[in-house]
Amino acid sequence: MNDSTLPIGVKLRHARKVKGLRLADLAKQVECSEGFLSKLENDKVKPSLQLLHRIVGVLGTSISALFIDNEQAVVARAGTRPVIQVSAFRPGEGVRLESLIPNSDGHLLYGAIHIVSPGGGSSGPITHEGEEVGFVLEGVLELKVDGEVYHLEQGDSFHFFSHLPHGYRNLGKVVTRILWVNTPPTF
Amino acid sequence: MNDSTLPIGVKLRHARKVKGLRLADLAKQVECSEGFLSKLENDKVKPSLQLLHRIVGVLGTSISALFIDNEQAVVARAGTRPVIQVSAFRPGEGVRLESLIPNSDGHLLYGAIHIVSPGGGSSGPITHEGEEVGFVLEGVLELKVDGEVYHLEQGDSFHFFSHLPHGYRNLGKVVTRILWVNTPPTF
DNA sequence: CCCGCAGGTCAAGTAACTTAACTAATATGA
DNA sequence: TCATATTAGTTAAGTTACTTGACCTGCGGG
Repeated sequence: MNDSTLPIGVKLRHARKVKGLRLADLAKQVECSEGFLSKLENDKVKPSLQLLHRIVGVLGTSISALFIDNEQAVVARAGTRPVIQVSAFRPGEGVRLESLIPNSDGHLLYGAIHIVSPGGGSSGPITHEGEEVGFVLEGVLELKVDGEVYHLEQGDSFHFFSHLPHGYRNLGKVVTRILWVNTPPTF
Repeated sequence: MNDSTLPIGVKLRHARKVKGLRLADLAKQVECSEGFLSKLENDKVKPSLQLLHRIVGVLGTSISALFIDNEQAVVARAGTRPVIQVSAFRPGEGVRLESLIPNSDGHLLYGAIHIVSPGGGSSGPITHEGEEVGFVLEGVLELKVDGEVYHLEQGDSFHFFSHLPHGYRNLGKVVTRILWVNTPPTF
């Protein structure tokens, strides 16, 4: 559909948002100025390789990941979707994300398959703007929304507003896969 | 499934966000101060009925909607979800919808499982605002988006902007089930 | 009549980003 | 060799959008 890669600023911003960092936080951690990061994320400036390396280090991504062509295909085949180790940038244990929508820039939707190993789950309850819907593809899931605990099995689905504190864990003995869609991706 | 209704501030904020308004915009339209709206959305203040009435008017909702307990079921169990015969409102043959989100009022998301019998599919290409993501739970699917034809199998996913003309058919010999989420359901 | 409170306004405060103006270090070229 | 240009940043002021606190105003009760 679209043959060009995204500007790296967009990817960097996305990576930062996923980590829940503000520009000021990131600036402090990578030891550079907030203003520079802002310009970087808006592609008004090119960083040195050294600085970029520190940034991607803190963000848990890699320089090469910033340059791969994550083109906007309509269809993503099973097995060929990019898998993200979540523990790298969200402190949940044993969760991988298989992204259905390559990048979330300019999108209203974000979709991914959460692959949760036994005992794994999201870390502390998170709350943000938006809305979520999900479907358990396989395995079992303990979902906690607004203090209430739900036990889901294969084929069950859920839906809630993201401002309710929520989190999940896999209490089963096998991997759980959840198809999870939320909006908006702009945190 | 929680017994209390959300604070009305939260609902008001949600309604405003859905309309894409800033506090300042809303304040102007309902002719009150921005600060008051902020406090209102943070439940630090109680509005008069007159003012509230103007607000919900602009937001396209109603006062009663702010008070009904619209905590919908967070979880829908496999097999217990309402199934809709699509031919009733979309002239596709042999498609049923199993709705994941009970009603679409006030939601940004709509989600359903499309159950397509062999030979069935959507009728002529449709186009509207929004964005869609889907995942083939079982069976095969011929998806046409913007003139391009894709053949999907179990586990494949797709994603596109709804303004591109799109349609689908089940060319296989068994039922196809697709988990389909789109936004926004209204507009 | 004065009290006190519900229902606001207004303007200052704040959070998070953006931008303009400047600088230091390196590179280029006459 | 020096003027100058470019690169890779910094600092602080500006902007946007929301929040907060101080104040105001009309109205019912004692």
